[in-house]
Amino acid sequence: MELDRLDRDIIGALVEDARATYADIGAAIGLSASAVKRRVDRLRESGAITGFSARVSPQALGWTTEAYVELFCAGKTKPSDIALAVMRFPEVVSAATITGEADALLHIRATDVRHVERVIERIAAEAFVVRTKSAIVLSRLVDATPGTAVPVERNGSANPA
Amino acid sequence: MELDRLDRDIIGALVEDARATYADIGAAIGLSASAVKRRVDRLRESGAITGFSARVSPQALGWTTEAYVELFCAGKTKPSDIALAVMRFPEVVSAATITGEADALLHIRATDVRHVERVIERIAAEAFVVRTKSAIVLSRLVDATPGTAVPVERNGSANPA
DNA sequence: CATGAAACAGAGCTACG
DNA sequence: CGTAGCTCTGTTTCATG
Repeated sequence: MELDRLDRDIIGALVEDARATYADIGAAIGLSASAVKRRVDRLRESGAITGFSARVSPQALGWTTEAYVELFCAGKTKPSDIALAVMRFPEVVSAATITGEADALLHIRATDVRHVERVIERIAAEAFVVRTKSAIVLSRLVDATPGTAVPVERNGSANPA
Repeated sequence: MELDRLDRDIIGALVEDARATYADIGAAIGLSASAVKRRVDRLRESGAITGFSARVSPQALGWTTEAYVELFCAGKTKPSDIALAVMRFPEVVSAATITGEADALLHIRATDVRHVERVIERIAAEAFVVRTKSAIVLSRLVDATPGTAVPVERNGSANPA
């Protein structure tokens, strides 16, 4: 799909404020409200915009600690096996298979260090996991994420407060 | 600040769809539209909700490749030095200082592997960087991020298409 | 083919009870 | 917190370059 400058400007405006009115966005980029709506509808159908979301503060919700965990897995573990296993933990906010020594890298959000430890313990207990190597986040320097990831009760098990 | 179940349900609804109407959210959790608006206003003032943002597909915008880069820095490099340096790269979507051998971990989004390489080269050229260790993402397994991070033209230098 | 203007319906917002 | 009222926005239709 083809995106021109106006489409990019509209996306930029909506990333900044998803509740901005079509009229305001139009005024900012030089387009009428209906034209903006048409383009937004098109951007949604094409998959460029997948939805709209609230930006929440993990700290305010009690998720004050984060960690990155490298996973070293058994011989021929399938990525889908890893996915299925880590998906069950709401604390796993992001996971990906990577190049290098480790097989996968997980990003974990938890209420405190004890909580991180418990989650890692349970993940390490998975059959295919040979060993883990974790790094606790000391301070966040950059977070370009529009809506910072926060654990969600996918199986009704996560709630700090 | 104190958050009850209704507040959490409202946040959950807004993370799923930031453009949901107050009436719809109210109907889902058993509250009137005005009551929902009052709570949302309160959640914004308290800082639990920091804003609303469009969820965009990095792929659709041309950001098809991602990598994690560990930074090993000189003796007494300050976290703020690292922050200032990596902030200048729109491709650095997230950065944090961490425990362990490495000093910091960066999450990079780029258009292709060549692009990743160029960014790492430029970061490695920073005075305080001793060496880097990077891992290209092979496949993303989990992404709980409501609005997936996408490089933004913070200094007018980033645009894949 | 996309845009802008107009018209209707529906949501946001602000009292007040 | 819910209800009622006014205002503004979302949405569709239509005509135009």
